[in-house]
Amino acid sequence: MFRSHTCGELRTEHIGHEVTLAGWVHRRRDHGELIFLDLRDRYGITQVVFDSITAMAHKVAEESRSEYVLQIRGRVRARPAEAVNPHLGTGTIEVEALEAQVLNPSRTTPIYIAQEGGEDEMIRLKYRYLDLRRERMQRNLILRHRVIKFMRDFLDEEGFLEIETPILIKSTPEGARDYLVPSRVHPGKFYALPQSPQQLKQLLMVAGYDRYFQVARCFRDEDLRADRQPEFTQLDMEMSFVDQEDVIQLIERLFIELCRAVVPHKHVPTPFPRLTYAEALARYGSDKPDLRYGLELINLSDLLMATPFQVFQQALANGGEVKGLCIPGCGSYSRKQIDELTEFAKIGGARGLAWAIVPADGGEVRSSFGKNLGEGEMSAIVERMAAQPGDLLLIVADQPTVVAAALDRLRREFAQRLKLADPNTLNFSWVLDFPLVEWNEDEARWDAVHHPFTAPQDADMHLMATDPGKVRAKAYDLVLNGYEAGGGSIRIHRRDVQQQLFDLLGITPELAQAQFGHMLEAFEYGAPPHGGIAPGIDRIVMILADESTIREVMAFPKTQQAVDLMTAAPSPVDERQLKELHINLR
RNA sequence: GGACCCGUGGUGUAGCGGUUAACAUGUGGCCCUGUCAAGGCCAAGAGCGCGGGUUCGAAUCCCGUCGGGUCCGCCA
Repeated sequence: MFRSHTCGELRTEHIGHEVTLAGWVHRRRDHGELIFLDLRDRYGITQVVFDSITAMAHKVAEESRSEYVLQIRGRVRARPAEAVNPHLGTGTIEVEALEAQVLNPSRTTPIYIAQEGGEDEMIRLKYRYLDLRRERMQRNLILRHRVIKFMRDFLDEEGFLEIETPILIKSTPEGARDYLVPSRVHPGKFYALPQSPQQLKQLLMVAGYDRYFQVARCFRDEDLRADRQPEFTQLDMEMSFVDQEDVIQLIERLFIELCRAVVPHKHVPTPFPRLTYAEALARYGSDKPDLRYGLELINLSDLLMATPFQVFQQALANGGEVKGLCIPGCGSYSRKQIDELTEFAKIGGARGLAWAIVPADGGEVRSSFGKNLGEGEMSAIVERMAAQPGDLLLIVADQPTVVAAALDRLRREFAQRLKLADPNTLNFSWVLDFPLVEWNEDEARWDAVHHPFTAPQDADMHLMATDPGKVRAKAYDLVLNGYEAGGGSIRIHRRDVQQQLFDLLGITPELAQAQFGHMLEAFEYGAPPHGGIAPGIDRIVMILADESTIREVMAFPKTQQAVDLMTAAPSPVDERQLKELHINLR
């Protein structure tokens, strides 16, 4: 044994004990004849004192530098009252070194472990094994472990079985771009890495494993974002003989209890608020609204049906809408600031931004468009938006999707600027009644919004043939503080309904057979009604950890170009490897 | 594919047409028995991501390129 205790373990009760510690030199305070070393491991920090009387040990301390790995035998003693360190768990004691040896020296590290952050993320990722020594990353990875452990224990208690599914699976052109793995044995053929174990978990339902889950690694070859990595982890789940409400109830209990266990200082409003997809878009411009604050979109369309203002009039005439946000207390914004907001809205697709200011001193409303309005329209707008003196009104007129995108951006921007979102609230919510399909302009066809196995709502079945865009799906998203934290659905278990949907999606029987033949066949052998959900573990842990990127809760993440800076993956391979795989590079 | 931001000793920053390229921290040496971001003294360490251009003169301006980030597209 290299150690008798960890560096976070010793307390007053250990005083007088002889102990052996091993760890890294966190900091060194060299007073000449007396040297203090903070020895660190992942459990904590213990102060070790080297007196020159114990000459051999003292010499080791003298030669040691940051991040040297040391083993120290010593005696635990109380610190003098004035030398107690309240910031350390071990702060009431110290270890008087009797014997010490360097297990391994360290070069000067490119990042300083004892001091948090500040440096370019590039350097942290290149030397991730050093970055991971730091408290922040340890805290995040420990939290992640606790979250996953809680999920496993909870679902085990609920009768779920964790079943592994293959990583090498069949590629299907639906959805995200697949990562492909060439087959050596079958020239010209490829496996795909799973975007999620979707089909496999449904087949497990057919197989009678009526409560399945998996902490599943998923792969999507799409461009990265702060909350998107090419490989990520989902709590993949599926249940038989359930409806939407059963899934929702179970997940709600899971997250309420999880948060109580791992982040007890956070406030979780319950029950989780529920919004329909249509309502979420109408009120917040997003299907994943942050409900920690209001700042809702206000519809002005009906007030302006007869407006002489061309921009509004045309938008309404073309089936669009006019909506706005009332930003409290921002009436003092300058033209330059408003111009910047306009540019910001344009990123969201808006062609422009109409603004109005209700002066704080109660004077006339100033605006970019007031002179174009008809009689009484401005006062109607101010009244509808409940604008108070000192408020800024921002208005977008366009097609509903554009209005929603632009105002959603502005809503989130102002929530940040005005600090409207309480960082210690976890606002889980459900967004329900997603459309089953949406019209794809480019390809001129209907696409599945969720995936092609999602069941339509019974009440909307009659619209399948006549007005498919209006059919709602038995699909639901779990939203947390403005992030999509998970999505799921009740699946189609009847062959005839599946056929109807394939017809709608333009998937011919031949194509269906080639791509999903195994699924269709399986469903002919007694598929139970089933459904599930897949919460995104990285995103949820990110939010629980108060981080703003999922890289901070992953041990070895990739850059925006999907590169691992530490190992330099991806990398070229030997000609011989390519040859074995029957691959010629173009 | 596109927009924007960033790139200066090991690390973090300053410098924004003429500086011996500044500061902090870390690093090396010396001194120091109660520190915990220990302290004091001394020293070394970058030619400014890379390549071109403009200029008498470029870290500073321009063009390109590489790398990192945020976002749009994309993500059933």
